[in-house]
Amino acid sequence: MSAGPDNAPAAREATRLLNSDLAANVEFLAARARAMGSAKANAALAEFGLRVRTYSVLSLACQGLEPTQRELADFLSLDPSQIVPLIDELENQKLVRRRPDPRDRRLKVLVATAKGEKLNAAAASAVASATAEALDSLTAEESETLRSLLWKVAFTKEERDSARQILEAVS
Amino acid sequence: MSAGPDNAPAAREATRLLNSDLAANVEFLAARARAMGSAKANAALAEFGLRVRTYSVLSLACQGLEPTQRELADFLSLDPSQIVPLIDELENQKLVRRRPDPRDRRLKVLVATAKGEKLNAAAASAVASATAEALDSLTAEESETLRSLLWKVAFTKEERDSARQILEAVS
DNA sequence: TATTGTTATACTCTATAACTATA
DNA sequence: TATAGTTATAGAGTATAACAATA
Repeated sequence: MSAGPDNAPAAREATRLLNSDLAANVEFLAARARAMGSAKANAALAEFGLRVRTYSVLSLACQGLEPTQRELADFLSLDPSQIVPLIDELENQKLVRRRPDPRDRRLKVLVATAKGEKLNAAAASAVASATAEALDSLTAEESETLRSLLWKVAFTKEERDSARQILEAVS
Repeated sequence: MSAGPDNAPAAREATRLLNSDLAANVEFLAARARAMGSAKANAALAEFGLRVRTYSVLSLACQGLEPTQRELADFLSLDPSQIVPLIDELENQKLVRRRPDPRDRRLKVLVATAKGEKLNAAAASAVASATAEALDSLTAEESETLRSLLWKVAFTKEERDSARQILEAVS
């Protein structure tokens, strides 16, 4: 508690707050890391007229999986009502198309147009660069460790098992 | 591509989207992990009348560091104008107090009240439980690894070095 | 002239409820 | 009756610009 009067200039060096309980909090660190990362990603996507949200939807539309809007909502942890304007935006730009499912006329599956596929490829490359930049404090091995740990946190065991089974069934 | 018509029931198992490029994206995983974590944290904080944002400010006020509003903004990656209503909210509940700095009358440092200290201790415990729950797919060692990797990503090398120097100067 | 805290404003994100059309 | 997509709405988060007081 010997915080002498001398070390309190105008800015006071906000970094001294790094020595706080909060700075040791995993959730705080994750929030801050994500804020930095998504700012970089959004900046990289701006030149393509995309944001993280719309890019995520476009990317999923470009996998040949033909997801329904409900699936997109579940997977992106969004409410179904939030998906609607995101798809509207992409559809207005002719990047994706809602295709009614004749077997269940309630369903609309999302498919990418050729234009959408092309833009997605370019955007994916820009996102990869932005991610690499955001992780430049980490070695390649550390980045991979981070990815696998986040994978475990982001999905329940049931979800991970289910995804693995689906993958095995396809191959 | 042998996605037979049989495996497409109503819900279509959104987990099949886990086999997508997006699901391998670190930023997407971080966003999803954080969404799950902050939902849990906000739920845990609700009984104390706090949210992640206000808890973060209260927590920093309870460290005896007497941060200025500008420091809080820098550290929490918020605009100074966003800090104002957060402190207003805490001050209205008598949890913190803005104290003018007589040496520079532009500055207002944030100090916690006794009531604030007490609430913070209880809230910190609830947040720790919520975090443990969010990370329950990880071993203790993995959690610690995740924390140290996020630490490196969340702060620049300069910030980490600066914080270390300040810590050493105090001891 | 620069900085701190503040007000104002707008846009995005998040969450909820209710409606429609299909099943 | 249950589900998919949609509309509407409100609150929280994010970002910017401009202002008064002070340095």
